[in-house]
Amino acid sequence: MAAVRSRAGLNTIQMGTEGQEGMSYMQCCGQEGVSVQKKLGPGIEWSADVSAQQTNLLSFSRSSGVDLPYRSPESVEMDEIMAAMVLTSLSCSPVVQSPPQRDLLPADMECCGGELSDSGSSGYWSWDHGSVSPAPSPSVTEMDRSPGQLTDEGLHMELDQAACEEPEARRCKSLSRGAYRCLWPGCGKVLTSRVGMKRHIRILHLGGGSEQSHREEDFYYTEVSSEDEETAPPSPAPSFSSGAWTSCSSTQSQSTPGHQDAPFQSSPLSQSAPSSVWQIHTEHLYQACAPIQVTVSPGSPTFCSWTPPGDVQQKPQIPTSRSRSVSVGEQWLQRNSAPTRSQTMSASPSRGHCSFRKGRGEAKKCRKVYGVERRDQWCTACRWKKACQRFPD
DNA sequence: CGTGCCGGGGC
DNA sequence: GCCCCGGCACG
Repeated sequence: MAAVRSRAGLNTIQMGTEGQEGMSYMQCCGQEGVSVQKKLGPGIEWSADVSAQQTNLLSFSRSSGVDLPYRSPESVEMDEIMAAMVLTSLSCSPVVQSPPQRDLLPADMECCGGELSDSGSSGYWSWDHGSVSPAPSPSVTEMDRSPGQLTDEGLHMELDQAACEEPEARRCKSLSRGAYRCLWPGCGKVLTSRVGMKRHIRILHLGGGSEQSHREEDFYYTEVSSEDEETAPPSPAPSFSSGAWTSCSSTQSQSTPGHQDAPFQSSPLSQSAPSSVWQIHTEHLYQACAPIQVTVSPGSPTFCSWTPPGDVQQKPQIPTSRSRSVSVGEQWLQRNSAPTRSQTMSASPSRGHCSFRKGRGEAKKCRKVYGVERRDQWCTACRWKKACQRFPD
């Protein structure tokens, strides 16, 4: 318990310092975080590095008196060697450069917070975190990521993130898809988007957005393969923004209970926040139009494979608000079309009886498809001059 | 003007 | 509930 808590606290600091993108790993196995720390990088003892650098910020979280491995001179050498290898174009040693950056906590948080809304896939992960916290306890906001207020959810997120980076934690069903790991010594941050990682490196490690260092970011991160790349695509609801946790969290957690939930429930710290986090994610799934959804840039990598009718439509999906007795074909059309639009457009939660009319969709309706002369083949809604159910926008 | 569909009404 | 239609907004 003590060891776990201490390490979790350290990790939380790391997360709070560098942004919330790590959130995407919150579902990983948290119970393995103890052994993770030394294996993170390709031969680099990141945890030791991070711990040493953050000691000043973390004195409270280390109150349990757990000894953290001090950074040996060999590891410093390793860092430098690795830096030299990876960063062939860099002249100054990042090992020297990194520690002061830890002290820039407010600035870092600010920049990371600024990334919340404009980044791509990493952005909405961050948003998830932001939307998650206030619900269980409305007073919990971004301030909680400051080192003085560590919450349990923060502990878990980072703990799980660390666990996911461990090779043997692959069996954990993480939310990660394509992931990018920061190779900067002492960092090891993993983000889900390349853009986010570049920005992370540029801002945190390269010290600002100088154009000169623009291309160098590529040297500081590596792509981390994740087996979830295969599991994510067949999501029956390829919504662009929420698809990530729609496919991974809701669908899988409900169908295979105890698989992903195990980390939360088994961990001694998971009593309050993570479970509610989980619940909220699930709840948002039941709202076809979650207002927290951030519109994802069209170019962001989405893993929504549009599946033709009757292909992978077996899992009972969330009932839409407009539930009627519709045919199977209409149902899959609703699932494939309606959620995508409503979520990416972040519709108001109280849609339905608002007087706004949706813009005319480009989808063909029963009238166009069948013609007026075959009106009996229209869906009932079209026959009644209601919103078409067979070909929703 | 054709179309989609909301709101309302009849049964 | 089902069914229809006036009327409006949109393209």
